Amino acid sequence: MTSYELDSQLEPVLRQMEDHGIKIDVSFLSNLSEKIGLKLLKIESEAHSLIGHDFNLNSPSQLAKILYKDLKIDSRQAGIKRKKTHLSTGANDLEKIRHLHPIVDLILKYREFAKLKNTYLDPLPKLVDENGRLHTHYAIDTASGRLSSKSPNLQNIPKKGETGNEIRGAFISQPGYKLIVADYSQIELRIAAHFSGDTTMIKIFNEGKDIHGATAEELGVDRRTAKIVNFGILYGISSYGLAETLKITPEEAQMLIDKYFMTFSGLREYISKTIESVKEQGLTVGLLGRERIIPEINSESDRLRKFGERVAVNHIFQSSSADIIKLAMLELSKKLDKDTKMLLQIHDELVFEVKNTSINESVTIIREIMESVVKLKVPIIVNISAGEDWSNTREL
DNA sequence: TAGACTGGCGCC
DNA sequence: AAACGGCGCCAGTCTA
Repeated sequence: MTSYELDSQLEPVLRQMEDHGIKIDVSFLSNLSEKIGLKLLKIESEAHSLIGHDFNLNSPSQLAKILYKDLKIDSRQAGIKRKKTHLSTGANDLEKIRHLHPIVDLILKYREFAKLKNTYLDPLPKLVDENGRLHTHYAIDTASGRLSSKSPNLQNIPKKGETGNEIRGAFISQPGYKLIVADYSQIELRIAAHFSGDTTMIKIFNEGKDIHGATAEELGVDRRTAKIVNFGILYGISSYGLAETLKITPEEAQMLIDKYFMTFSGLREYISKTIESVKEQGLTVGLLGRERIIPEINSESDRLRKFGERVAVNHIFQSSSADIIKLAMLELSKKLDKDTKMLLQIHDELVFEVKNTSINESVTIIREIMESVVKLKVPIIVNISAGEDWSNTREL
């Protein structure tokens, strides 16, 4: 099946998911919004008195002036990024100067809660239907072949942090049903192992090991660092990007990358061959032949050309992953019974609402189809859990 | 007052 | 000038 045929056949499945919608606990979100609102007012007045005058905490330009002019924080020494109109006040940069003035932590706290209130707590309750259910709209026109979700976007519901977790917990099943969450384990790295044929990577997956832990051992770093490096590989790694994320120097980042590719030399070979072929063909293709045209790949500009190279690498993994889960969704739509509704897709995860009496049969079908819809050189593993809300599910 | 742009950030 | 891939949505700011 081509990616075009796949997308066409998936359309009616997506429309059904949109129509079902997912139930949310409206009064819980409204109550939480009030609490967070009070917290924001407190932080705001603290911030104003700390600086000595009122200002708009939501305005990056006002914050930049306060931090780097009024308070004279040395942006060069701290390694603060330049944006088009002023110096950066993004969270990653604020982390670098949080020890220099107490206002920085207040800004970070304010940002966290304001984001959750403005993007989720306040808008979502207004969007439910008469049954308390929320309906997204899936689009299928992304560069990578992934789905996107909008109005509201249900692919970026919070997960991290106490409040974030509470918001996710407001997504619930109707009485007599449970939510089933099925997510692919490290699918893009498995695809990388498959396409590259890298023997070390294949061995790690075939032995059922934790890929980030195994990478950590190979590199002699902690698991968190290894995980960031692994994601960097999928994104088309650069020493600058990795350095920025890990808060190390580009030189140190480059050493990590070199060490990584010493260990996974098959992957290094695969990536460089891919880039060579993209330079000739002007495009890359994923598992089902989904194309991405990459005009930047032969650009005179170093920056653009490097960008093209990263996109070329990333597209193979991202589009293949997108096609695998789409194939599974199509197959599942044919095999699941009326007591099991597919509600959400979040790139490598599916959320179902299943009648309590049907859970065992459905979980068996879901696992079987998701894990076997394509055959790779490494096993495809799906983790499945169930619960009455999206935050507190138990592994099955 | 509406739309475009910018910085920022939620998710994978 | 950025600064590691893919999205969508928010508030502030600028402009017509």
